[in-house]
Amino acid sequence: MSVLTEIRNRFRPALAGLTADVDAALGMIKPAQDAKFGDFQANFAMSLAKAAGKPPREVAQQVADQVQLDDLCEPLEIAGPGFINLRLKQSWLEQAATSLLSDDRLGHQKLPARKYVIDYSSPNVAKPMHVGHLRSSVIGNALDRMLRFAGHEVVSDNHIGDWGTQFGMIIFGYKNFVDPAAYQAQPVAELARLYRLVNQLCDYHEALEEAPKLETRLAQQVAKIQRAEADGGDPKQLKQQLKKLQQEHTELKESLSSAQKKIEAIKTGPALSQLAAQFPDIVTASREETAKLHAGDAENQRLWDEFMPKCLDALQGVYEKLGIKFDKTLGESFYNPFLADVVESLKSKGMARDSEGAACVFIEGNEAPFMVQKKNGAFTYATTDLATVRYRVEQFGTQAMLYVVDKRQSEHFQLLFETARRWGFSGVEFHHVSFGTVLGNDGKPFKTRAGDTVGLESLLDEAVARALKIVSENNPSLDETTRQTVADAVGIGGIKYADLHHNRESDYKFDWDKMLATSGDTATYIQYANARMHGIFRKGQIDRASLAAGPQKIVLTNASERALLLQLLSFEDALNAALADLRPSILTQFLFETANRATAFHQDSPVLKEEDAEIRRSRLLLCDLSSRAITLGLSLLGIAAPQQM
RNA sequence: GUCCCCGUAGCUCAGAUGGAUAGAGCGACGGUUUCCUAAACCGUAGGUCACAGGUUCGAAUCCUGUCGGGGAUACCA
Repeated sequence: MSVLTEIRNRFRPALAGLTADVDAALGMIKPAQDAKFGDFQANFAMSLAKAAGKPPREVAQQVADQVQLDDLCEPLEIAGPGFINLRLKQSWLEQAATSLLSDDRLGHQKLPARKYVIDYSSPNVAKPMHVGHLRSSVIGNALDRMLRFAGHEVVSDNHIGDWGTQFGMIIFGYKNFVDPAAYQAQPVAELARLYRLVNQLCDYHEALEEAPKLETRLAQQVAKIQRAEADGGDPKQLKQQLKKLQQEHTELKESLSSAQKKIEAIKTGPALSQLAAQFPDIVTASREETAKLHAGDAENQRLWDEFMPKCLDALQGVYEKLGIKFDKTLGESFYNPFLADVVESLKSKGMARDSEGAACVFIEGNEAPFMVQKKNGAFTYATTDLATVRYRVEQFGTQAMLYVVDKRQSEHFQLLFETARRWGFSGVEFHHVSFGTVLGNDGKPFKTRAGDTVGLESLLDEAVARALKIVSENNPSLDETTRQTVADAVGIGGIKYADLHHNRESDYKFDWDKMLATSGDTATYIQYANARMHGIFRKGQIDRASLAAGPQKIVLTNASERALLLQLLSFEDALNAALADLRPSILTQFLFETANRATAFHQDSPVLKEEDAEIRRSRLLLCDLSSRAITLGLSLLGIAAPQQM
């Protein structure tokens, strides 16, 4: 049990007579925000004062007099308007440490098990993974590991996009443009090339069609602006109106220039322009390939069956680099057989109705419909998602479903969850674990200089390469194999940590130097703190197993030992708080703080040189504990903790 | 048009259900190494929490409005 929980339990009886909502009051007991106020503080007196009809300090005093904390804390202090400050007794802390020492869960008690499905990563198999898949994969995997450790039954499911328009493009590309030799040698690279090619040609034709329309609209927009300026009117309103018009103008200009770029890209290449001329209706044609696939066309199905394993292999390569494993990889195609029935069921329950030829569910309060069938009869990802919900509940008995997906899709999930509840899954807990965008240095979505999305695999390789350079500079004495292992841990760990330590809802700037920095709030810093602890064991030739077998007694002799131990005792709270909000960043905070305190301890509490055998042993135990805490914490984030670096 | 999110130190970001003098990292400045990994540590400076009202014992946090930025908005997934 965590220290905080213990303290709260002690306060419970003393608060019983004061408020109807004891838990709320207990929630106002928290770690002290400043060490000078002690270790913990209770803030409930102020809010209870009015109901009690007494000044807050009197309320605080009354509770302080009643609560039984003599063994745990120094005498309580009432401070300021009515804060109760608590300082733990050294003897109690030393004693509490023993329960950590003998526990490989570091004091974390398993939570009541629930059945989770966590849906993350979800790339499109037709195209290589890019930086946009980083956050879902990394955050999802961290939550996956954390939930399992906490005692839940978790099914991780990679809901890959293997059935959409992109596949039609690949099939079309394969039928018309494949280079058999290249396909033989590197099938996935060739398929990716085909996808890019067809996509580019489709873009070209669509742009050709769009560009004149955009030009007209742009001219109209300019006219509108001029008219508005000429008309004048209320200055404030005019300003607003002009601003809006200008914004639209900018957007139009951007769309036009992007269309022109797409046209240019084809026109400047003779080979490309020839292909473009040769396949004027490539857009419809590749859509048709998709439709044929969905309709069960034998040839397209055969191609799909041939491509899929190769595409999955390619994804697997990235997941191996990331250290991610899924229990299930049930993509969109898997749910194809169930889609018609989903729509049927929604219709029969009166939830879906016809609207402009499409079948839609309308949720009041939302303008946008939840479209489950298009007017051409095709199903949408809404349909697939509903089929997925039903399948998971029926097959896995899922009680809670987590979707680790970009925050821009929040509206979709809002509609999905509400529709699913009405459809009969109101007992299931749904969470859209949303996250922001990875930005480049310019504050815009992270792109290459050429404007393309950044490939995920090359990003990971670059991280490891950069890390290897740093490792080699900092510790040339390591042998090559170890250096490579450390580079993997530092490089991949650095990318993951940088992502996880931000509040997931925020956008963040991707910055190599920051994420691989050796000091500051980085994976490297935390890993290094751990490696130093291992260094002590190595140097002192300490066998950790026999350390664990000896007397488990911590004696606190200075402030850095105390601060470190107190921190280690909060692991359970940190993990539970992170899980309650599905925020790995709360766990990274714990790790950084632990590493900080471990390093401070390392700085001013000599271990091997300590002459007093009891103190030396106690410090070794603290080293062992910190190292275990960091290793465990990092592992829950999917980050390696090398013993030497 | 409608809806959602954001605006905190020079930079990048934390601030869990409102709590004491708003934090961290980087950068800047100053210091620390005969000592278990200096990939480190210690210290200093730096903020009108976009702005204006309101709610209350107390607001970066809740409410309203203004300004600024981003996103979503019916047949892509």
